[in-house]
This record gives sequence, C-alpha cells and structure tokens, in this order.
Amino acid sequence: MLIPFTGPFDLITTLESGQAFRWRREEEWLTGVVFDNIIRTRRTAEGVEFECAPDDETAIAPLFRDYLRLDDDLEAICDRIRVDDRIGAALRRYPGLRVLRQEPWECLISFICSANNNVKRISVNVEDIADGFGRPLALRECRRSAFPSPAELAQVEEGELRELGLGFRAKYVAGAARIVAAGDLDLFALREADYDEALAALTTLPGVGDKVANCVLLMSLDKREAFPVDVWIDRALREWYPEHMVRVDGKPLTRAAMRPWAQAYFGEFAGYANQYLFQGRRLLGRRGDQS
DNA sequence: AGCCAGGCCCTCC
DNA sequence: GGAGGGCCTGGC
Repeated sequence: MLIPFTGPFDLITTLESGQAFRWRREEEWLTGVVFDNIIRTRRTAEGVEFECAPDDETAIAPLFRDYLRLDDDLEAICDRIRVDDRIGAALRRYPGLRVLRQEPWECLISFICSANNNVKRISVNVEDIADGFGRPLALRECRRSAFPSPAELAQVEEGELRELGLGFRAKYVAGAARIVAAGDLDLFALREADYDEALAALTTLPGVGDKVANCVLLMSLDKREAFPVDVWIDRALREWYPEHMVRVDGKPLTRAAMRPWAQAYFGEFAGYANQYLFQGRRLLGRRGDQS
C-alpha cells in the first residue's frame, strides 16, 4: 500500500537515526515492528510504500503515517530553528530527517535501556525483550515479536531481564513496568500535559533522568521543545557553540544547564534542532573534527 | 589493559 | 547545585 507523500522526507535516514531501535534495512527496504505489526517499507517518488501483518494495511496506514510525522511541516520547522549557520549546516546535510512519533511505552523502555550503552546493544536489548516476552509475529518469511505490554513486562522478574543482558538497567525496566502497569503513571495522558509537568512525571520513574525523559517526551509524547543532552549533543554544543558553553564564573556549563540554554536558543522546535545536531555530530565519530 | 558507549543514582561537599 | 564514583556488558 502507498501512503502518498511528495514532501521532504528521508525514510532511511530517519529510521536509522537512533530514535527507534527495531528497524532493519535491506537495500532500500526497512523492516520493523510498530503497532503490534511487522512493517516492511520503502520510500518511493510517490510516497511511502509499505506492507504489514497481521493487521490490514488500511488500518495501519494512518497509524504509520502518524508515526512518521508526515503532517509536520518540515520546511517551516527548519526555517524556525535555522537561527545561525552552524545549525544551518546540519540542516543542509540531512534533508528530510524527521522526528518520529513513537509508541510511548516502547520508547520509554528503549531509552531506559540506552543508559551508558551503545546503539547496537540497545537494539539487541530491545529485540531480546520483545522475543522473550512479546507475541510472535510473521510477515512472509520474516519472524519478529511485538513489544510486550506494560502488564506483560510487569510480570517479568528483574533476574530474567538480567539474563537477557540488560545489566543494571534490568532493575529500572522492571520497576518502571510495575509502575506503569499499576496505572500509577499514564503515559498517553502526558501527551496532553505541558512539557514541565510531563517531565516531572517521567523522572519519577526508576532509570529515568533528564536525558531519558527528554527523549521520550520528544520522540513519543509530542513535546517538540524537549532537548535531550547526551554525550553527542554535549560534544556538538561545546564544539559548535563554545562561546555559550561557559558560565560567568568561567566554568563550563553542566548538562543540566545546557538543556534550558538550547531550548531558549532554538525555540519551540528545539527538539528538531537536537535531532539534526545529534545526527551531525554522531556521524563525525568519537574524536572527529568538523570538516 | 583500559576506555568508551545516546546515564542514572547515590554520596558528599 | 555540583562533582565524583559505581554500575552490567561488549567492542575496540
């Protein structure tokens, strides 16, 4: 089925930008698991082509379109965040890169798993959680698993998660699952809450600090002003905005201070700026200079 | 061998 | 509020 779309959108770059961890690529095709479906998709000149299972494509199409945020006016957003030539260079380098609108629950657990971890192993962790405790899915010869619901994951012991290789994150995942499953935190309700309230709610969860919370807020809870500061953003800002990264006493800004600075500097779509800065700096490598 | 990976949490100042 | 250290695991 085709989702018609002729605007700016780079499907491969977006799905491989480290926002989501379950997409796998073969040539121009990407296969992932969203909305309890295996989805196989590619970009064409006419739009986004996809097939899915087990649900009907007509049922999944609007959800998948929403997931890809095709209704966001990307050019207008980029115009808003292009406040200098430094962010401007990153915007030019990755045309069509979008921020996803993911499922909050999986997004939350994924980024709890991201703590002091690398993208490759995060992907393995998330896949192992699904294979271990989620429903099996099939699309043609492809076999994957749905991401387990809060109720399903809440029944899993920390020890079982450690056996999967989650390490110290196992305790956080198990703890967060129990809280969400118990109804003590309604993730979807946070889409209606304002940024500060949603941030405060998320950071009550174990394993969720400012960085993880901002990832979940940006990538699944509609808070486009969210600005997660990780090691890559830390490097990007210090290298590209050095004059703004020193306090009046001469000491460097802490990460806690970098976020509000960036939100004020880039404005209401700071999260989009974050994604372009992240992409730009991450692809330079650990010690790479800008070139 | 040692450091690093999309941090969080706890302790101490 | 801010600095420092520990933490599972795997790769280079």
